[in-house]
Amino acid sequence: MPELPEVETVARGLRAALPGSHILSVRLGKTDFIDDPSALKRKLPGCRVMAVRRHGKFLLLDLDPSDQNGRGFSVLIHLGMTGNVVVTAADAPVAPHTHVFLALDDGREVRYMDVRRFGRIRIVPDSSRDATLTHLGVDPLEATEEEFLQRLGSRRARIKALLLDQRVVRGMGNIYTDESLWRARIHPKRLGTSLQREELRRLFRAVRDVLRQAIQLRGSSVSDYRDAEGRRGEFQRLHRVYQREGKKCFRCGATLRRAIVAGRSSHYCPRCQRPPRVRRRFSA
DNA sequence: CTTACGGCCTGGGTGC
DNA sequence: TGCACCCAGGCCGTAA
Repeated sequence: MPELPEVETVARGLRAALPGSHILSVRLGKTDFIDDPSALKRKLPGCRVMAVRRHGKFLLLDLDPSDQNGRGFSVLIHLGMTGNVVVTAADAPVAPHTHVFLALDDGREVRYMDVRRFGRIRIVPDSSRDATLTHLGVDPLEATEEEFLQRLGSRRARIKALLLDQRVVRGMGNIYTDESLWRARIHPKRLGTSLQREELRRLFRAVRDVLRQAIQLRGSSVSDYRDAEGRRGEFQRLHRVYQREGKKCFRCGATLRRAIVAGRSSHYCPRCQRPPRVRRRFSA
């Protein structure tokens, strides 16, 4: 499940491998996750990769056409749950579930694989004006503390839902929200507006520490995630709550629990992360 | 407007 | 050996 650290790891791998290369041709397998498959085949050949960027959990390949009159554009990629992008020799064995092949002019190939095809690929003419991207919230590693406090502390939704909402903060998924909330000692069901300033500051620090450390370790390899060089991430070794239901809290020794919050499996320590008072429902 | 929730997409892993 | 079921992220429709 690629979240910000995994996508950043992929982006760094591609950034070291792709800029300057030309795309010769496009070959496609299953295409139901591609917005306009024929546009990919039509527009990519001849293009040069200018840059690779990450926006939240999105990857962007900025391309320039060889045609002098053509305008640059970007390929927007979301890895979904099981997507990955690698660069290999064109004659390397093809992994199962590989659905996009971009042949480069130097004998290499960019490949997109995605077991469940929850990922998405789309061409965007102008990434700075694309609604998908402009509607995203702040990058937690770029936001100031004040921005972060303002965005999360002013909303009445559960803090878990707010952290997962890409329009509030971009890049967090289930693993890193649970890990951050544990480190900040905040229960996932707490409402944004109920958080004290000090708690929000702890959360800001926890989010940044967790994400930075995870990027350093090239993400978490929970199932089969690999970086561009095929290496596993190592951050799963530092998970404190994620998928540790029934085990002991590293901080206080209590038994960790799992509950559905914001429709997602949420892992937390019932002692370190105090639940909010039961919410009352009024009917009259 | 804001929040909550169920359903949909897909298929590997799990448990019976 | 088979198979029903669970679950994941994003998105959408609906309801309060």
